[in-house]
Amino acid sequence: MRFETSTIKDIAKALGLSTSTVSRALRDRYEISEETKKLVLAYAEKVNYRANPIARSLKERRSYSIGIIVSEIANNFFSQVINGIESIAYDRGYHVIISQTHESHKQEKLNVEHLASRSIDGLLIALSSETQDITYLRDLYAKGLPIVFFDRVPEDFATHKVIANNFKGAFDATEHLILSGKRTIAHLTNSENLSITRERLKGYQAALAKYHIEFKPELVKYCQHGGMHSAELEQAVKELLPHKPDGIFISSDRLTTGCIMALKKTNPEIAHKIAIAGFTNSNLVELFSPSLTSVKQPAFEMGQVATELLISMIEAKREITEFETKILDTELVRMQKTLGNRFL
Amino acid sequence: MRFETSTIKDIAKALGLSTSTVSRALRDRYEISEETKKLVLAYAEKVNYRANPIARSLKERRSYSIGIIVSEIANNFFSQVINGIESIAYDRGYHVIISQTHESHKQEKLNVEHLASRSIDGLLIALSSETQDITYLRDLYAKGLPIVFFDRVPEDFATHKVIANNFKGAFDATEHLILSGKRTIAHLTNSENLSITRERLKGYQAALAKYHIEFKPELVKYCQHGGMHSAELEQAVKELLPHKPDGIFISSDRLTTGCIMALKKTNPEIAHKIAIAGFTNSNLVELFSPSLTSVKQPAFEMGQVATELLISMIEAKREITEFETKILDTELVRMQKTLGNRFL
DNA sequence: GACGTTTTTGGGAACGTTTGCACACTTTTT
DNA sequence: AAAAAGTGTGCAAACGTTCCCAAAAACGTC
Repeated sequence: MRFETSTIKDIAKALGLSTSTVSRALRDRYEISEETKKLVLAYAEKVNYRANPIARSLKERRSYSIGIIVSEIANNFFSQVINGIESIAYDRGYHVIISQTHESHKQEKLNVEHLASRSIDGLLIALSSETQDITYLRDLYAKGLPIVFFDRVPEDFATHKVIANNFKGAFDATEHLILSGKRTIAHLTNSENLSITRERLKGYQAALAKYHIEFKPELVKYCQHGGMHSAELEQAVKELLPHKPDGIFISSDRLTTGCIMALKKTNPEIAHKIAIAGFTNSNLVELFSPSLTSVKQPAFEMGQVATELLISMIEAKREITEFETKILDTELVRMQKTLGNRFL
Repeated sequence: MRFETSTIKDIAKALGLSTSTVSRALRDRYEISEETKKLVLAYAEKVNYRANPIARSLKERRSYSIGIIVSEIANNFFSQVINGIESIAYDRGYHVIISQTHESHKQEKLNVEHLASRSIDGLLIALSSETQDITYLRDLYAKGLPIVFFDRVPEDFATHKVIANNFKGAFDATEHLILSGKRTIAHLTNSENLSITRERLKGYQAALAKYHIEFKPELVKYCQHGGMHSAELEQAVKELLPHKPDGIFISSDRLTTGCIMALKKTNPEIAHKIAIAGFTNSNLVELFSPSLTSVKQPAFEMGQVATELLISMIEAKREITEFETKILDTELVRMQKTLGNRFL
């Protein structure tokens, strides 16, 4: 039970033209007379003709689709990035295929290769927290698949990248904690594999240094799975608390919410006594208790910029040799002291 | 700059066979001798042959892709449904294309027609809150496009549907409010167009009736745009408060969080005095202040069931005449009184 | 050894497009 | 008047598959 639509052949037959003429008329080529064009267009409209994108893809050897790899769509940051991607992609005639890694390297590789075999024209990817080996991406890239990285980017990969100003975001958040009187500031962060982890750590350290606070490695906890498992978070919190932090700077969306959750679950009595500042794009932060100061990334814009770069690569006629790394500014949203946040 | 891969033709030439033989060998047809099969398979493996899905789609007139239409992926309920969908789809060899309506009917129609022209094999859809006219879906369905509705379903459309037990979910939530002593229970809900709105209203009314509480229409507020605009929500809250509700039952994910937000923003002094019970699949409810009782839908499972039904339609050899409406149970998660929720 | 049967293989059309090339016709140029 | 240039159209190949139909090869059977 497949549904049939009219094809170029049908139109040609009905109008007594050749398929080439019809094809050209539909694509508004200069060779075709205005008269014929009108005729074809009118008839196509009448029978509600839709070009078969599959046939077109086969012929043109491109699919007008771009692949997206993120760890999770149920993540405020990534879903906002995706919205940004779509806003550009659809305008430019591309559709998007989204895949989730759930922070697993294996899944990431599987998904990318699946997408590649589905003949996507290009790939937008934020690496999973497990990922260390990206030779499979290099191979695809070498074979000609355009790739743009965003958010979690590899170091030595000559292509376009779009990231937030992670250093500054981390610096601002840490400084904010310091300025509100905190002195023992812990740092809960993602896997060390990730670029964002390294950059944000540096920002954290720089803020400490500026205020002459000693950096203590034992106050930094890494979560290899990016907080995908609550046990991982609870363990990290448990290891952190003996050092009696009065503030925590947290380095990613999922970790931030996960950490507050863990704190509330395992140590409700002190959950409100520790000031928290963290990266998150949740639009519900205002509801959270304990409340927190958040670093918001320009997620939507990041998606847009990445997509524009990718499409420029896809549609480039000549080899590209100059690559950009766009850095977008984050925004610090300070905690509001409302009824629910009296540090009771 | 397109990247070339080896094709069936290349293999045939290299091995001195015909393309048909190679094709059959790869698909493990009975006609081909074991010997030849081994030869072909080995060589295919060696050159890392990947069948071109576009060519295959063109020939077989199907794309092995299914379309998904939701209002927003940045919505806990929908992103969980999508995870459920993917878990089944990928296993069965389909990939998914996700589109968002942002609760706009126009966008919905546009997206569906775009997907249809992209030759998806089937469609999974939750209607937008604006949608009233679904003749465009009937047309596509009549032309042979398999469609399965989930969550927000039309009434008279003979196809498979998957929904939550909305009546019971609403009943339970309302009863919970009543049992905790509330008597003036408002109901904030979605557009009247939606099936979920009607079903949940009935559950709300039934709970009131059971406890002999009069149903007052002025305590029910509809949000035409499903809470996509904060102004809409603030207006609804503003109209509700003069009736001095001591409890509110809220009928959807976005509205629930939006309403608490609006309440906190416009009337922080009473935000903690009103008990709230609402549909939401947020996994962050435990962090919310004021806290709330939530009705959780089996979102992941809903996605799985819907996908199984859809694939069964796609792969059916004969016309289907019997359609099911699967109803999945919701779960009531009672508010916990923790430090942050002392109704201060 | 001639003839069926079965097994294995190949030829080629088809799916719906796009596009290089050739052709026919008109118009302009010399 | 012939040649050149311009205009509009059609033919046919190609993209990478699948699959119908025939052909060839291998094997029995009488």
